[in-house]
Amino acid sequence: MPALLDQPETRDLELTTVLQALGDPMRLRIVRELAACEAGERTCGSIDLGISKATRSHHYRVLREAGVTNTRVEGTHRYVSLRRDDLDERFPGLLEAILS
Amino acid sequence: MPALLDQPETRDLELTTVLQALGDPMRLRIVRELAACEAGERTCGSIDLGISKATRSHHYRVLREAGVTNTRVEGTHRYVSLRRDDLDERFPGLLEAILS
DNA sequence: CCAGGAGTTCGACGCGTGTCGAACCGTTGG
DNA sequence: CCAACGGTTCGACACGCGTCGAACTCCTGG
Repeated sequence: MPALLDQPETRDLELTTVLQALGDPMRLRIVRELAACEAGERTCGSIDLGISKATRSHHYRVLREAGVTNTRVEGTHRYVSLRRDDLDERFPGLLEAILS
Repeated sequence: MPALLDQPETRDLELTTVLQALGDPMRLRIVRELAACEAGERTCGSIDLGISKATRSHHYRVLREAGVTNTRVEGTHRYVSLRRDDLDERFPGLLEAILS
């Protein structure tokens, strides 16, 4: 079952919330890794951030609840991906500007 | 004397710092007002945010120290303006994406 | 079936931040 | 010259946030 974790609707994305989510070094690193990833998605544990599991989980949650990422549950893994299209639709150019 | 308040060099602008500065409702409002302003600059007091003078001063400082704004001192007034060119040079497209 | 791995959740802790009133500083109009 | 005005600074306060270890859940390989 390709279960998806709860995330805000595209039309509900708030700019301040997104900016706040991106305004943290760890989370910005995650977003960049996701953007640079060929497959488009990665499991939580596959990005080494040098922080504890608990903290890592916290950051992934912030990103997801801000609407920046998408989380797919498969087995014991969580596959995380950028919501590129949704972000581009709601805030055109923002992601591009942040990733370059 | 067109005295300028201390602010970071363009090359020293940090993306996380800028995003953090913009990731606050009050400060986003200030930035938008500055962007919408014909003259390009406004005095601190001329934007009614419904907060105390102390808090307002705090937000202007955060914006300035993040490199988002420029502050010019003239008499008893502080004229604040967006550092559009600097931001565009350092983070092309970011301001545009946030203001639209 | 069960050990172990992937993630989450739960306190707890320390630090940062948004907020305020009050005191302060610099300039200027009268 | 001085009162008044525009802003800043200084505690103080409450709340939020990043961080951790430990306990927990859920799944899967052997």
